Amino acid sequence: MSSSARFFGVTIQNRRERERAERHQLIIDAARELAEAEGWDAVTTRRLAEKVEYSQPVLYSHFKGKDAIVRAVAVQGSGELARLLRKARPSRGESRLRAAAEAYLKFARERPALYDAMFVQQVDLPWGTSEVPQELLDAFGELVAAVEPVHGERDLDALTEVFWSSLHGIATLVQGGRLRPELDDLRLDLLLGALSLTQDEDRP
Amino acid sequence: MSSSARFFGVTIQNRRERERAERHQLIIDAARELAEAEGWDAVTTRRLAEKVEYSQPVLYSHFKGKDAIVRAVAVQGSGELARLLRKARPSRGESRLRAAAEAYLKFARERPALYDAMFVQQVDLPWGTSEVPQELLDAFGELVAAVEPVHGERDLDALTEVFWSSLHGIATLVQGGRLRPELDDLRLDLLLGALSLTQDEDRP
DNA sequence: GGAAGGATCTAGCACTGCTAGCGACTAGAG
DNA sequence: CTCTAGTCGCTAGCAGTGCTAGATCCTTCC
Repeated sequence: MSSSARFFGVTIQNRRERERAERHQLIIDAARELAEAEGWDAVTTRRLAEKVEYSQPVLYSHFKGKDAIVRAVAVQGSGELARLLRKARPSRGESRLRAAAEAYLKFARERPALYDAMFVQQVDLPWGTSEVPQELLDAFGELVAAVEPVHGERDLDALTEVFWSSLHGIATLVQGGRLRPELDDLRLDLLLGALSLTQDEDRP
Repeated sequence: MSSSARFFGVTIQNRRERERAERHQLIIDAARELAEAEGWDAVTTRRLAEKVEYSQPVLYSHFKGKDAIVRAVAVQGSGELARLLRKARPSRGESRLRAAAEAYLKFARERPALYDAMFVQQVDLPWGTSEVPQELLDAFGELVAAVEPVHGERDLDALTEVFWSSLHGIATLVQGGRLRPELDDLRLDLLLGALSLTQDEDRP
């Protein structure tokens, strides 16, 4: 009976934890949806609490603060970006670099709020020193793989950082309406051409 | 005498307007200083009012709202960037493209708050359709001039946008601690090499 | 059934951007 | 020199923000 009590106790505790985990995810999803629908300015703790049908303090039993919620959305978004990049296989005649670039820019264009949380907002994800979320490493790894075929004698990591920076710059400046939309295609052509065709330095 | 009254009237009015203009500039300077010292989060209307030694409503007699103040700072910052780019002449053996890139990144690194107001914050400067501030046009013009010597057969405007996007991406990702500092030099070398050496497409 | 414990909510704090309305000071007319 | 207009800046306040202390209810166990 004590074992039975313990058994039920454990299983009830499991249910509790499961429900907690579900609510945790519910909050993240609600924040993402709200941000995608109305922008991050509309994501206030009150509106978020209302959307998940709990009071605000419940949010703080799951996350340390609003920043932590945004960070959780960002991590999840990174996973999605990594997934999109992984399945972005080049169609025939297209380079892998181009396929990756187009997938990246498409993501930034179609999910601006998500992209914002990941790379623009000052929500410092651990990134450098501490524990970098695996999702982010995956996403960067996909970019490395896309650059690898064209890097030639050039440093792969550095060139990937250049590639990523250029894509990020284009994504954010386009988002801010700072670049001419009619140059979108040409701009990408020039970038890809510049990055891929340069490794013939050791010519006589 | 009526002419004398009018004369004094005008000159007093002039003094008033001059003092108003000075206070206008005082507010902009205070906002910039506060942002550079403690970041834009620290720039609240109350702290700003305290710094200029007026009450908050005075700010609103000069600017439509806080956004307008940030915008004014951004415009002034653009003028400064344009000035820096203009006088960034290449030392011997250095390309003009490199000189511009280094000046741009130096500005972003040393004046992060100013750079933020100009290109990161969502403070939508008119930019596309409406009246773009001359300062911004000047800054972009300097970039065009730096790209011009290397554009070859490629579209100058589009290539300049690529150049700018890459610099902007590097600037913001470095600022966020997302890129490896030890690759700083190599990264810039790769970018400049990629952008300048590619115009030998018409080879046999 | 009653006590212990945890989960959730109400109410509130200190702050934000922004504004209505009062009060003082200035400028001009008689 | 006095009195009136009008401008100018201030005090005080509103609605909203992120976040939290304390009360309250509800479950769980003996």
